[in-house]
Amino acid sequence: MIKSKTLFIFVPSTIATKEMDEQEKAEVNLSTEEKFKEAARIVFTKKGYAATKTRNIAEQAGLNLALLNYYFRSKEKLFEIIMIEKVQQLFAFISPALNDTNTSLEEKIDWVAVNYIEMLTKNPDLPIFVLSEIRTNPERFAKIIQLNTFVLKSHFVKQLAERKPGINPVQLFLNFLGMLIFPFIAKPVFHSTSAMSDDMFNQLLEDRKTLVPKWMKLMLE
Amino acid sequence: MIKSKTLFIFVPSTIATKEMDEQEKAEVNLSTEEKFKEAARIVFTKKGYAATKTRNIAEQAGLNLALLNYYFRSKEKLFEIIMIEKVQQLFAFISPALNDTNTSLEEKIDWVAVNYIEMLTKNPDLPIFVLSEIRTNPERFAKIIQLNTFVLKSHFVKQLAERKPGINPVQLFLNFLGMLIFPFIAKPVFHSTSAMSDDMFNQLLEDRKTLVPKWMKLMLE
DNA sequence: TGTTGATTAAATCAGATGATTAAATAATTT
DNA sequence: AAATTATTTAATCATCTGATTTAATCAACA
Repeated sequence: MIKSKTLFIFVPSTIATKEMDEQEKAEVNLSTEEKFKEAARIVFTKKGYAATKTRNIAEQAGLNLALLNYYFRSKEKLFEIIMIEKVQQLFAFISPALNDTNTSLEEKIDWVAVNYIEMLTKNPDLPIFVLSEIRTNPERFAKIIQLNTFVLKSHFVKQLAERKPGINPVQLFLNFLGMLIFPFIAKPVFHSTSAMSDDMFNQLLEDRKTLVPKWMKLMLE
Repeated sequence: MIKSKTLFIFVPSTIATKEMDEQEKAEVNLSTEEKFKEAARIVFTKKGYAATKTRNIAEQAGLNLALLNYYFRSKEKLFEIIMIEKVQQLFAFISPALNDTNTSLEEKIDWVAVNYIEMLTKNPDLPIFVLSEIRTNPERFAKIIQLNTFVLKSHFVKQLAERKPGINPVQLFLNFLGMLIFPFIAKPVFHSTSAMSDDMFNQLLEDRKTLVPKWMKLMLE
């Protein structure tokens, strides 16, 4: 009954699924590993690493706690899998666009504003989750985030430097990211006070898709 | 030996301190309660509520765990004391300036930019700590943050609405706060990759004291 | 059909953690 | 001096939590 520990790592990721009613929920079709990961995404993102209990994840997955360790060996390992995904999602998402040498500064700004806001609208907890986990445990992420050097040296930043030689391009880059990301970080504040409804907030974001590019272009004049 | 539980609440906050060498560290002069609170500020802010152990706080305070519960009854209660302080610090700090009916929009912007950046430079973990604790546990803070309604209905926001009638003033308010706060939230990302030195970051912030007002005024034209 | 792997349920473990208590001592107050 | 309060040390509790194990069941499948 006892298996070599390394075996855990090679548990197959997919299970042959029988034909099923289209009616049945998509989740049912997920492999067990994927069910755990999906549950982990939800719980980790909502509560953060320290406040998340492995039992929470098992419940959320509708599966058994023993099986979680059978697949992932530890809470820590499962977390790292999710965290790498999330860091990628937050930073790598815009990286190709920012490094496209065939688009102008303005085109990059337009595209990123619209698409980043849309992505974040679907994943509103993503920024604060990633950023607060990095703060809590900066050492762990030194490895994961070489991306940033990449983003900071992107074609986009070079274009900013050319356009406004008198100003540190990182300043403008921070403004751009900040105007896109900050609303999602501040959201819980307004929301917890019911000072702003969901509808109002979504309208705000929708407007931002065109407003942020306008403001950025003002700063480039 | 057993005391009524309510007694804990009324433990005196100050202890008569004898004359001491000026040489002696300031901390030595602090009352025990204040030592615990100072330790709690440090540890909670750095690691967040869930990852903080009461033993960490006692160590940091150089005092013993039993005494922590003697003074504060529970981790939860101590946390709430610190959290209220921090929320105040983050939001109430700028509230008087934003509600001053004798200053122009531009004057408010200039003052807040400089002073908020200076305050945050001294408390760089403050924004992400407060915002991520609110996200983790929004219910708890519904009571604490009536401030926001206050800030959202500030004189500053009214002035924004007058100046740019075509645009939701919350948009501009978000930009303002975002440009001031976001660098502190993004800091760990750049920093953990050593993509940016402390000196570079501080210079960036120093420049921002004058740059942010310039950008804000562009958006108001 | 029998074998194998996937999954569950349940119990258990060890260590962490928030909290409490008791007894002794130091410091302050009255 | 006596009484009260503050603080320490140390032990102890109950619970939580990540992890492991065992035995039984279920599904696939050859």
